[in-house]
Amino acid sequence: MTVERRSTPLSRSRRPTIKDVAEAAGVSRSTVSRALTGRGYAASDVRERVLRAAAELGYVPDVMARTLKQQVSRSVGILVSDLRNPFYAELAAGASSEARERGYTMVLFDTSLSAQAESEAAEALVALRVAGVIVTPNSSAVSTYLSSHGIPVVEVDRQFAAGSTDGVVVGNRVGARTATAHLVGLGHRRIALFIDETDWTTGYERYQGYLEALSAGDIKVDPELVVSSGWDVADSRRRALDMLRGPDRPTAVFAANNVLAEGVWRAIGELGLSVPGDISLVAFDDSPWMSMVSPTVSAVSQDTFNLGATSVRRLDERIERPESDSVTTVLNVRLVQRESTAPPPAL
Amino acid sequence: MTVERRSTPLSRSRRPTIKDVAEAAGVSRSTVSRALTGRGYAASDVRERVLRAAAELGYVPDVMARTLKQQVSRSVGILVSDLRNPFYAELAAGASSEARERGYTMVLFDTSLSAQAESEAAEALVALRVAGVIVTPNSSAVSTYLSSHGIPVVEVDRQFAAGSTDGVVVGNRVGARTATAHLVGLGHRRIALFIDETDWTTGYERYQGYLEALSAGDIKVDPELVVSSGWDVADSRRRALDMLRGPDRPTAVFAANNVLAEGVWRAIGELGLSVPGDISLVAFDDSPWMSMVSPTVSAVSQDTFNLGATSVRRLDERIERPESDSVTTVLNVRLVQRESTAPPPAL
DNA sequence: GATCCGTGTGGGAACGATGTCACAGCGGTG
DNA sequence: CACCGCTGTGACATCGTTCCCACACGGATC
Repeated sequence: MTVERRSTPLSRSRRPTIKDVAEAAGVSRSTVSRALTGRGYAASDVRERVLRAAAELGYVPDVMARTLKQQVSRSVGILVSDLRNPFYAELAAGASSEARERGYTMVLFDTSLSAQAESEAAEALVALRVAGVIVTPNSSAVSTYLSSHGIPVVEVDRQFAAGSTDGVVVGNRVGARTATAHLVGLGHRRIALFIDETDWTTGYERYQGYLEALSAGDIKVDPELVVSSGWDVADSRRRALDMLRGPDRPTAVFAANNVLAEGVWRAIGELGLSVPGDISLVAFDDSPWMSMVSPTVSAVSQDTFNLGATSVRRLDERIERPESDSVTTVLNVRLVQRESTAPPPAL
Repeated sequence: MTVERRSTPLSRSRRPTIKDVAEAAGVSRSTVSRALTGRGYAASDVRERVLRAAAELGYVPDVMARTLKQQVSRSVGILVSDLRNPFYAELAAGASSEARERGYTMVLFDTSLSAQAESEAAEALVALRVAGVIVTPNSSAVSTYLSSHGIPVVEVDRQFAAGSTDGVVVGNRVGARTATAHLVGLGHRRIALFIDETDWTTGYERYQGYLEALSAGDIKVDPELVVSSGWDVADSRRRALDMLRGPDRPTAVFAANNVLAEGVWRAIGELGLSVPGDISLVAFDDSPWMSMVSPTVSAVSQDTFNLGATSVRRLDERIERPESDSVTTVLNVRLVQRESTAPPPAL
């Protein structure tokens, strides 16, 4: 299981500091600082001498010391709920890409849906003196705490502190309404909703969109068909098995995120139901597997990568102009129609 | 697209420092430091007074200043190739979990397979004075550079600097051999290999495993059947379409990672081939979709989360004992047999 | 009563970088 | 020649924390 190899001692005595560069170039520390940062005077021959000395020594300025002196850092924090969920992974990827472009380093925390992990992470970010934080929040606690320490926050995907902090979200209500209306338009009247929660903005809005579409189709809401499922695939699968085994099962399901959709999909497969013959399925949040299975699954697609990138852009603007009015950016979504929806089976 | 909301000024004058706490508690800075860190003497009543003052002020120690003074940080860096790939996302999730447990914060870079991004990230990590770095390397450059700056490195998933740095990998050769042997055992003789590269340890080992299994089955290697595909799904799909459209197509495909498997799967679907009737498929690296599609896809499963967690553990040990011999840890893999493999079609 | 120990506290020097300030040349101008 | 502005440089304080050192106190030992 474990293979021994030879070791390297690599006992580098000490990392070179600005003082070492100064001595090597025969100038003072101040001059080195000016030559390297480009702020202030430095004769061109001196500058060159300094640059050469720095390169030879492999000098890399100490961010800790610089930040301590300047009292501003070029790091941002990002708190996501669950990196194993492709949604958050792609969000983080988008944030990372934009952060790199803007010269920020990114400190990442996977809070694993634990409130304790979340507040520990928040405190660590304060300690790190980050310039700002992106968060997919589980409560308003993090935003409030960070704001009280003067750290700009952008809430992404869902919002708890709308009004006092910036937010970047998608058109949840419109997306959910469109998806549900699509099912209504096909003739479905018993449309189940699988949703994780309805208290946060995301779940609430998607729930509202669902209700609006039903109401527009003159369909009375059946509370039995609204399933407030848990967080993971297993839970969602179990709930779906229960519901779909019943005698008067729905003719269509709208799953409010990719995890719930996966649970429902697995349950449908286990029960041997045919899609869309027996049951139609639409998901919120397109995932790669939805275009790989057969039949392919219709979904409300959100540009998750862009969601992450946009939130970093927003954060950067906020850092530049701390006093400006807070803004909530809403990214549009679109329904990708695939093969999983059809009119309900004839009675 | 953008909604204006009211703003909050939140003009906090200044972050409280240890000096503020000291004044509030009526003691010296030294005493506050001792009381809060627990290093050195502090009378219990004084300690309590200090803790209360710190809590009241919302004091959070400045990691920058602490690190500058102590010359060791509690941050580790992680460099991954592509966060959008579930493999790297899960790897990062495992690393994050273990890092949190051990009291490290994690600075993440998505290098997007760009050599330039990779070296920029490496320099940023040196500047940040991280305690160590986890990397899924693309060359030996990063490991060499970081090591030359005295920063411990753990190479994960693949290894370029075996012998001089620690590594955590999976049993690539055994896994590939097992998967291929499974196909051979079913009677296949024309078995294609889709692989991204064969120069790095990962690709090389998987290729060797494939060759070994063929050789054990007395099958001559047909170079036409070994496809060195690119990085993304689109490329792999194109190459698969080319190969599977041909007259003497293989009866089985071994795809050496999840991305390539996705491309092959999509191509098979587009060509209307039946799995495993016309063609069998095995993948290296199990992905969620492989158990959701129909038929489900057999795969060599690696515990990717654990791969990330293990690499952080290894890094922590290395940080604790910098001079010990370097170690390569090999995690075992297992073949998950599903529905995508069967004997070849009769002639 | 001098010395020593253990406990507890404060002063002050670092850590590495930045940036203000003073000042030294130098050529030009009144 | 005194003064000015400009270019270029170095000394030094500073950021917030830690930690070494000095020292003070009370009680025990010689």
